[in-house]
Amino acid sequence: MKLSATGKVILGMLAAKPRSGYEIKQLVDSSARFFWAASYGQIYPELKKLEEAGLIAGDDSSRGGRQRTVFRLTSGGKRAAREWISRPPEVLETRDEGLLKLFFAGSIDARRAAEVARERGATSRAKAAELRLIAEQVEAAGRPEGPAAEPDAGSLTVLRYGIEINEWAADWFERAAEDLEREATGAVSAAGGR
Amino acid sequence: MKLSATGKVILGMLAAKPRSGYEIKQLVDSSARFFWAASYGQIYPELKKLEEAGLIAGDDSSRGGRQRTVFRLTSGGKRAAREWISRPPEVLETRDEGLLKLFFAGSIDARRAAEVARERGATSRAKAAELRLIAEQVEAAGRPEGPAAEPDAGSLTVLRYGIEINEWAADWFERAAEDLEREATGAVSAAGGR
DNA sequence: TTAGTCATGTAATTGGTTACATGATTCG
DNA sequence: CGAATCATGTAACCAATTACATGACTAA
Repeated sequence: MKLSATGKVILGMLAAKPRSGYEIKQLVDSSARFFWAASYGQIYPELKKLEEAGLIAGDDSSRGGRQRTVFRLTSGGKRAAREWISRPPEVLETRDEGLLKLFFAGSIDARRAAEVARERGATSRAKAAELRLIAEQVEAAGRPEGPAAEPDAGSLTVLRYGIEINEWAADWFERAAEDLEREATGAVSAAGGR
Repeated sequence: MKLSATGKVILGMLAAKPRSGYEIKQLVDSSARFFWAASYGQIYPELKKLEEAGLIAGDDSSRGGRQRTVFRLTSGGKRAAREWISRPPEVLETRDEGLLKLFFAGSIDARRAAEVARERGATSRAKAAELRLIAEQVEAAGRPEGPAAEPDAGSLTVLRYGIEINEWAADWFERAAEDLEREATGAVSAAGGR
């Protein structure tokens, strides 16, 4: 069975423990959203499909009149998850509007090129700060359980990656902006040097 | 008028000079594809829409029996392009399957976590090499025109970004893999320090 | 009591890829 | 002459967001 993008994140989320669709969405929004988004419009239909395929099973967990279904991996689902994780990664896509603007800045409005780079740097800086906040919350939530709990090792790892790569990108764009400013003001330009 | 993702890349590509749909696709595939993809199935219909909206105009440029239409920005199109580039960037999305696997590796198959990180590092390393090749081609193609030509300053800038960030990511994942290996083999683990 | 959050779901629309279909020209 | 490349386009399908719709429970 071929897993869809949303199918992959659902199987992964259920590997640690059973959860409802709502919980999956919360977890995706904190920590995974920055590299693998999913909306309710994808999650609920996909839960049904995965159940039909026998990879997950739903158990009713309504409290009072409030309906709730928690899903868990079946043995087939566990197998599918292990199978998926052992295959080499395939999807790696980016849509980066700031980079696109920088790409064209020279031909559309050369005087703004440095500004465009600076803005893109600010975007990365802000993203890093946002992820740092989330990471702190995850760390704080994990600590009370004490050692050996290791609440979300993977979650913290990818959050750190997100923080560090965004800081790196912010620095890069700031340097690029400085270069562009120097070119624009004085400087003979032309000469190949970056 | 609201520009679609493909509309943005088309306006940008035409800002430097008039081009056919086919040429736009070639240019996207070299240099822009790694952060802003576009397929024929998007490009040709979008060219029609942009023409209807008065942002671009097509001139017949068929040679012999081979049909060809080159499009250029109208004054409205130039305005739209400048307007777009001066707005703060919005879209910044990533789909990173290797990171997603690393995220879940601990709960799905802890023994493979290091391997997963190593594979993701290799992916970035390969991507960097691929972009380096393209950058060399772009540099070589630009040189004969001599100085003052500056064939694709923006293109080289974003390619360098792509190369450097992928090298950075490759290093990061390799370090992460080493940490995970150390944790897996000996080590008391638990203790928070990375 | 009302705002917030828990909880599930669908419909409309948009965005995008892949595959298909067609045909001319050019270069080895 | 055959393969590669130039060149344009459509149809089927899949992916995904947004907005909408509904309702219960909880804490201020």
